[in-house]
Amino acid sequence: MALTAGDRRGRDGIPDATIARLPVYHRVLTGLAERGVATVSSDELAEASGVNSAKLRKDLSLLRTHGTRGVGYDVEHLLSQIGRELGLSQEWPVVVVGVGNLGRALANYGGFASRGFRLVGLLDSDPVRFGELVAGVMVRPVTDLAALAHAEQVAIGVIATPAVAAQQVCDVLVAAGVRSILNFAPAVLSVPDGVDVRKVDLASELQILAYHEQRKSAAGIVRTGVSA
Amino acid sequence: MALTAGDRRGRDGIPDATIARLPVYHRVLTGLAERGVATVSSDELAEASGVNSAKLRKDLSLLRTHGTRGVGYDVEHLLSQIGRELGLSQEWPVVVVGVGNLGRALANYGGFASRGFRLVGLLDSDPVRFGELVAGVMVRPVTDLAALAHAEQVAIGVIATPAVAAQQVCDVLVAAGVRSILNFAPAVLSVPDGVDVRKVDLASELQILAYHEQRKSAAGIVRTGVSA
DNA sequence: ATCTGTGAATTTCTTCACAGCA
DNA sequence: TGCTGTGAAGAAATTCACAGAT
Repeated sequence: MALTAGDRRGRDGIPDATIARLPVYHRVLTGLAERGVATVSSDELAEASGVNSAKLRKDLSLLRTHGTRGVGYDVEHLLSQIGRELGLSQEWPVVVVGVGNLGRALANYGGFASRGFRLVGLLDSDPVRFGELVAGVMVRPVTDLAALAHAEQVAIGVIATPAVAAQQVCDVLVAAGVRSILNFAPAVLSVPDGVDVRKVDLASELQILAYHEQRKSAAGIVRTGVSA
Repeated sequence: MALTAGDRRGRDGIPDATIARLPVYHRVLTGLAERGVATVSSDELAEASGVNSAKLRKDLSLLRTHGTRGVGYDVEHLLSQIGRELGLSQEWPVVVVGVGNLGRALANYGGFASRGFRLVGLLDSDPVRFGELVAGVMVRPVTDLAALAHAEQVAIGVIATPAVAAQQVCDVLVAAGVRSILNFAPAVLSVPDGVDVRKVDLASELQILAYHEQRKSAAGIVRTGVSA
């Protein structure tokens, strides 16, 4: 889990665990396509994605994909199927709230503009930053958030503010109709039903690593690692 | 998950899913302690942590904690038990490789220094950055990485480089004895057994949100959201 | 009366293992 | 023969529901 758990009905049947892996497959396939690879077997793709090949095949079968027995999967075709499933065929307007180092890093993140996401707003509460251009987008006062979110039909809001501001920003986003939120602030957000929140939490990740590190040191034991 | 799956033996029995939630409990409890709250019930703590209370109780019982029936848990005691379990009682030397906006954001991240983690190195491949002070730490050439990791007994390496450099940096970290890696680069890392990798992947998170967003738009349906 | 601790039921996810198509 | 697709088995995680402590 980056780490979001919650209840999630069967939808049309694609499990969360599978959805969470699709972006990885998509990225690996993109790399293969760029290198001109035409077909790939489940073993190869699974290896490159760091998963078990039976799991990969099961994941793909849930997308009603079809490989060719004895051959493998068509890279381009698989790419477009996964892309469509993930909703990458349309463009999602995104706002980033909080233009500190993290907000800047996110705004400048290449994969952002590249695939399906368009940064339509950068907001901050510090007047010093108003008007500044970051990744070609002008920083606006966070008080413009509601209007902007409505005007641009923002689908996804990214919270990169300090923890204390996070819930408040979240509330404004939700009130403005944003139903998908990516939260980088170390705070638990509460939202109404129908709103999805995913969190990215540096401190948690470090602490989880520290736990395992401690176990490793504890008894000079050789153990099996986790690969991501 | 954030998102790391892999095989993980029972250790002394604490499941991964539980470990991944401990940092959240720890953070919430820290907030309660600061506000002078002495005891907390499983319902309250679960609510504030965004989890089901039975799950919380089960998680805590795995730590051999003990609450008082009819009352709840002692906040301070629970904090120290979770902290100890997570290995926060000792200090973990951390290096960050890649001093772009993301690396800076990580270096300046408050929770870094505050709880159990000490930034002992910032490395980059761009000579322009050498010598620069970030969060009080001088940026050094990435070629110093191996020596530094050895000298400082680095436990955790954070990769905040572009994707193309990630595997190479990872290899150096591993060769230098680092067995816990937090990877922010959009790349699948391969590591030997005994090395833990956790990944934080912005593009994946956005794509997962896009998937759900698409489902929501598809059929104007009211559904249950995910809370983090 | 309240709230913990936990067996048992349930659901979700993973892995195995192999039938069957190319 | 090589590799996919999947039923069935297995493992892990979640949730229920309630006995029992305070």
